[in-house]
Amino acid sequence: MPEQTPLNPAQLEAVEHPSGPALVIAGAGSGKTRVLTARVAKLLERGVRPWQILAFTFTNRAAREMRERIQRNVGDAAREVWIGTFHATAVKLLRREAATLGLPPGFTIYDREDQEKIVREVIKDLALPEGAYKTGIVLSKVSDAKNALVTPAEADRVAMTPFDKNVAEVFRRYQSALRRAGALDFDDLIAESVRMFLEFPDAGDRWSQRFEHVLVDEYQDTNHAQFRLVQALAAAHGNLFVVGDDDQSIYGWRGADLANILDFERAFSGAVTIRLEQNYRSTGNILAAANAVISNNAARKGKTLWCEREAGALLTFSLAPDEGEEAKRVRRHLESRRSQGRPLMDCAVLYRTNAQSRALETELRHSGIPYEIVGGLSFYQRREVKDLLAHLRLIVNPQDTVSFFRIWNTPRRGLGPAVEAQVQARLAAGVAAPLDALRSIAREGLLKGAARAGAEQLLVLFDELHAHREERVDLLFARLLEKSGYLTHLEASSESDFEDRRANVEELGVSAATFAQQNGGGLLEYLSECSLLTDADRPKEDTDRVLLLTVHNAKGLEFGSVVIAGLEEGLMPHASALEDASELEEERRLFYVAITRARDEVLLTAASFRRRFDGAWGTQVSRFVDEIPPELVLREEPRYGTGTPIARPAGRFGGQGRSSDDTSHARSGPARRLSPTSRSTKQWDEGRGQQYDEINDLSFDLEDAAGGPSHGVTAASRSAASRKAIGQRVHHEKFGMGTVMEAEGEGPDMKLTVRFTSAIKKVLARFVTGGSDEHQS
DNA sequence: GAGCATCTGATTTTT
DNA sequence: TCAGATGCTC
Repeated sequence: MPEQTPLNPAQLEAVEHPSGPALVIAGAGSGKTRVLTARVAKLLERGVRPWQILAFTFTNRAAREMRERIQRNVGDAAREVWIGTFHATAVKLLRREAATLGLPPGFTIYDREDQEKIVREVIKDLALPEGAYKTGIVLSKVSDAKNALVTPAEADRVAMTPFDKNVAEVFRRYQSALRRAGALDFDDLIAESVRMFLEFPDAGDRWSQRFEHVLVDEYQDTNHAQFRLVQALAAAHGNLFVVGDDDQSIYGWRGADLANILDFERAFSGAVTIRLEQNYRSTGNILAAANAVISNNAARKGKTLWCEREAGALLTFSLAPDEGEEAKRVRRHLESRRSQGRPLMDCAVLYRTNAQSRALETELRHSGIPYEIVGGLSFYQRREVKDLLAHLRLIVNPQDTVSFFRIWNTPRRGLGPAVEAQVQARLAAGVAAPLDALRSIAREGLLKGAARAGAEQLLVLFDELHAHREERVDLLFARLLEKSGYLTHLEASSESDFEDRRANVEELGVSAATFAQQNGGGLLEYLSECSLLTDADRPKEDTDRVLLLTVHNAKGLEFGSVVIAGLEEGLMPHASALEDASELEEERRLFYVAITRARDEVLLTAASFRRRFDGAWGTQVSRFVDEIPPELVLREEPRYGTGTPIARPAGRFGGQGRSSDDTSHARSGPARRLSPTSRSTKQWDEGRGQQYDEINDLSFDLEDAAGGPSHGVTAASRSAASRKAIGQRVHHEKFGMGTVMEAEGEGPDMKLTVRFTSAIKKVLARFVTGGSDEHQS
């Protein structure tokens, strides 16, 4: 929303809100960033000092943008306003209060990979069966606990099952391993900040009095720990100004608690609620589509966005035979925009999962359309980058065992499991730093051969680095490269990808230099920044290119033209959300967020057939597409092989027969499904190409076919026998009831992929007993 | 201990 | 598909 146009009455009310708690329900495109920045400017105008204002954003990018906009309004004062993500702000607090909390001042921030290493070790130590205790699942339980401010002891107390008991024990050991390593994970950053307020009221009061005004953006995505932090910070004055949109809450999986926004008035008495419902972004049709979709959700405060813009173009829906053709359809869309002289920069392709970017990338690279992927494998997660950062971390925090064991034998120094056992023994005996342990082992002459020289080399390297730890970070980095021989090691150990990796090392050097220039070059600050920044936050090239990104990553952005790809049951909504009404609503919000990113144009695409890492699947069009009123959507019927899409009005197929308030499908799974006994299935056998029209039709024909267990993917291209098995309910002695998703082979040796309530498993047919065969009904 | 071959499991999203 | 883990051999 342009800065010059006057604020509308609601916006003005928010900006000028005098004091006390305020909740601004800000619909998509309603100018909420403008309200936030104008509010900060207003506070400064009223005489509030910049350092008395604290604003939380959801991403670093949003923080940067907010600061820039405030700077444009009020100039340099903006620099002293605290603006940052919850995590970045927590780090600032914790670095200052490390002594209070008993944390090492140079504490390391562990990322997912570091966390996994520790959890794997703990699971091994406890001799838990690895199959049942997967690091990912255990870590997410630990994360849930921390986000809810549950300690290991409390987790143990409330554990009802042996599994939960064991997880609590892993949690306990994991936590003490972190502390021994002088490390915090992401969730700890928030939890420890809250702990400061709870256990050290003096320090807490200091901070809550310092910030006279607390502002929170994207409030709908705060979790319990963040809520408690905000609450504590606002305790002294109650000047809490939060902006959010319950319809855009898409981080439930990360502990975001919708109750925070839904119950705001109850949590902060005297709170004023202001609604921003005028949308300045999208055309009427786009907005109508978004409104219609989101109205199917029950858990919402309820609001209807309106706009003054023209109706604009219809949304387009295009069903392609497979993901390759889908990518081609996207490419054609981009090319046509380009030929109209419109910049690619104004386009984005949104998808649910990062894996979907591959087909798109292949196609775009092939046809020379410049693109940029936001997110995905982060720069900071690359092996060579992490290796080098591990060196730097170890300088700041000698207790950091994960970093130590990551690099102690990189380059090769003859140090392996045998010496590791000795080091671990000393760590267990109370030596804090692994380097010190290694030093004493070496001094006592306990090493021989390659290990002896290698250990010496390592110790010399770190003596040198440690002696220069006050050096500007880019100079220290150069020293590290020179003395460690890391590049030589990289060249020797990598193959064709050496050039890429070397380029990444160089880029890291550049980032250190940039940081030194802008922020003074402190090593600790640089490392914090590296831990907290994500790929999406790194500076972008200034070339004209289309953005490829997940819907989650697109939050807060807007584009003239938005493509939403992979609109299939099982993908969006994602398979993991099909059996839970509230998760399904989150998927719907995700789709809502996606649509509302668009100003002028929306292209929706899906593929009838999609290859995945474990095979290929027939798909159904996402229910969300049908939730858009048919008169707003132009449905293309591409004729496979002929190239030219034929557009025809939506009314002819699809859309009819399901009223928008019919939410039954949300609970009982997709209403329409492919039945192996129907005429349509035959088409799957006969190849996808020629039969495409029928396939296209059938996904709408079966509108009211038998309801059944919900599962996103119901048909696969397989032999007659296995096809018959697909969709059947079966019982497994250990896993219970499940639905066959895929089958391979014949007879008792037939391999089944079954979705059980707990997980998706591959089992042999002879280990299951058939449930009712719904397809006979 | 290093290097190679083979296997296995990936939650979907991210600070 | 692919990266990381595991296992085997020198």
